[in-house]
Amino acid sequence: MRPYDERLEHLLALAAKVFAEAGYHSTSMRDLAAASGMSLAGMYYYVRSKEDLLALIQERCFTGVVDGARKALDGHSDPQDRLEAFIRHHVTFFTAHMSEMKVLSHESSVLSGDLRRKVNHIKRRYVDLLEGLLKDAAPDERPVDRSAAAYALFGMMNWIYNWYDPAGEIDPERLAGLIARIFLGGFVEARSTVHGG
Amino acid sequence: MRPYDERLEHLLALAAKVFAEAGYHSTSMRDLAAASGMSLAGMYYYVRSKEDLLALIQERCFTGVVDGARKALDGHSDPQDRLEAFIRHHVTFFTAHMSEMKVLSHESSVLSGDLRRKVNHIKRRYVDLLEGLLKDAAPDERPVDRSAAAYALFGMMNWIYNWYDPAGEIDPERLAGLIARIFLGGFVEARSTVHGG
DNA sequence: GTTTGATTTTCGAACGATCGTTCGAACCCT
DNA sequence: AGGGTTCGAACGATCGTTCGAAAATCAAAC
Repeated sequence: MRPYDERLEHLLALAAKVFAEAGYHSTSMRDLAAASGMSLAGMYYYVRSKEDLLALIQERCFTGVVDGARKALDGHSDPQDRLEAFIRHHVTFFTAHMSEMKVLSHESSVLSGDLRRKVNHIKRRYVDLLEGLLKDAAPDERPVDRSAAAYALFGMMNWIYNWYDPAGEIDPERLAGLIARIFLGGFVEARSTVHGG
Repeated sequence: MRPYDERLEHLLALAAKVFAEAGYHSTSMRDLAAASGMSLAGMYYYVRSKEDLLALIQERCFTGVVDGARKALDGHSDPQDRLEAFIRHHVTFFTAHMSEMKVLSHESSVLSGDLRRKVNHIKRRYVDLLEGLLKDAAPDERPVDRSAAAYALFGMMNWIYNWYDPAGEIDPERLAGLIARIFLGGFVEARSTVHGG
């Protein structure tokens, strides 16, 4: 069953690219057929529906983010180091999987029913992961501020698809470092270490 | 011509609300007709097309943001104060006009041709305004970092529509203060004033 | 190595639904 | 009467999806 999996993978990757460029709703199944070389009806052998196609992209990508983040935290015990590792991983993953992450970020309200519930469950786990890191790195902050700060950080990182050009002047590692510096310097270090250290 | 303007205003406000809730592409002109009480054909007396309707919403909202930002900067001369005033204005304006700002942020790639060009021109002016503020507030930063930091800040602020609940625990002013603190503390103060001041 | 038959994979053609938009007649107000 | 305003009805286009048949693939039998 190897050819089947390869073709599905190819279809998902290509659909993510087209969705990222044109938007989910503006992309027709006929567009995807033309871009992938398959026929219109042929795609329905691999995918139950257009919505299912979007869900598969989001689910696989989001799972990859969560797993990657968990691995990135390994080996770091200092709360601030762990938070920085989380940020660096998210940003570099984002820039390395721009199409999928744009589809995940920008088309998050499209799914409905069980497909939506499935993706939202992964999202909750990911948000909880960050909030846990923040609780350790900024224990003196009010919970409501920590929660808002978490979303502010996600905003900085997920907005990337609106402006970042991988072929531009700033490379992913530098961007990740900049965002980490802004957030750590502005939210964490400012309160916990007044005198430096 | 008073009733005409009032009805157009009402249509735009309502369309912004429906677009914000359901998305531009998922909203049909029939949906807007049903929600506004007008007939399907009747709306075309006020608006040339669905795309024109979206452009009107974005244009008016964006113009309001730019004008408001200019006014908010008045009276502040210190670069850091000016940057903070810009942030506070953007965030409070965003939370006060959530529907329009969500439509502006989330449906920014929908327009094409002249309508797109028109909105993009306002956007450029607004981005330039922030980059100017950053140049004064963080003159020692490399331009590429300043530019990326500007987009990171816009990310923090424009992501709001994805999570902020106006009826929730954190009020707009506190959120604005938090974001200002994160950005100023992380990007500006960390380099320019080592010893505080 | 060729034939056979079952299974997997592809696709042309069409379905019903919904979309944005238009048009001409009706309506309302002065 | 006459211009500003509304709307029912319909247009052509495009959408996601389905269906049954053709094509390709593969394993076993000869």
